[in-house]
Amino acid sequence: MSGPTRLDRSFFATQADTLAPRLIGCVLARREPGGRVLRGRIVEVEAYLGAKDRASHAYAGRRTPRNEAMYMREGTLYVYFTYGMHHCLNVVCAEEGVAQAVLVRALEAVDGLEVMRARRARAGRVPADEALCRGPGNVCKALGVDLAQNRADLCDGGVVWLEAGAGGRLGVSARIGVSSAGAWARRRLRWFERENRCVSGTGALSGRRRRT
DNA sequence: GCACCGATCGCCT
DNA sequence: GGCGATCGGTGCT
Repeated sequence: MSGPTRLDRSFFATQADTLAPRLIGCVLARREPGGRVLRGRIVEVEAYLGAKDRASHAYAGRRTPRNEAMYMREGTLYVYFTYGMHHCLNVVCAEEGVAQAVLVRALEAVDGLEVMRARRARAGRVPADEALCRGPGNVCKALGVDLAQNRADLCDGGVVWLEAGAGGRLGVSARIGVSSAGAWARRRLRWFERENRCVSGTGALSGRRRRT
């Protein structure tokens, strides 16, 4: 049988709020320096709509070395460092010159759990499997993704890529941690797989709490 | 130059 | 449920 289908450039050539729900159920793969491949099913994402989106790093056309990846062609990886200690991983979409991206907030670990457990262990305590990649900072930590992978190509590169997959029932909500973004803070630009225990804390709650 | 604050996390109460 | 840790990016003085 054939291997997993790698998502190609055309998959990413669309608006962030269209791409985001389509990414639920797809698999994020990361090849380690040693050759081993780690995999996780995407279960939670957020769309960032660029220049018009007050919560986006590219709001009002901001363009700096830090967010340059957002302006690169669709299918580029955008990794940034925040809160002095966390990395966050985004999939750039739309088209070159248009700064839109989807933040990957949580994964359901599929391959390489031992490596993820080792990376996430703290003071001898290892998180439960469903918490290995729960939260954007933890996704990067578990996969060993940092600024070295910023601007990598997901379509042609061999380090990080995406594979096709199907998601379960979707939940939608406002994005997390963007309360100061005015009206944009209230827009429902976060998608997650309902009743999946790997969805991040706040998300799992609002997801379970939200009816229908 | 410098002050402010963030697309967070985990521990503490 | 609340808050401290911790530091680079950004924008203003």
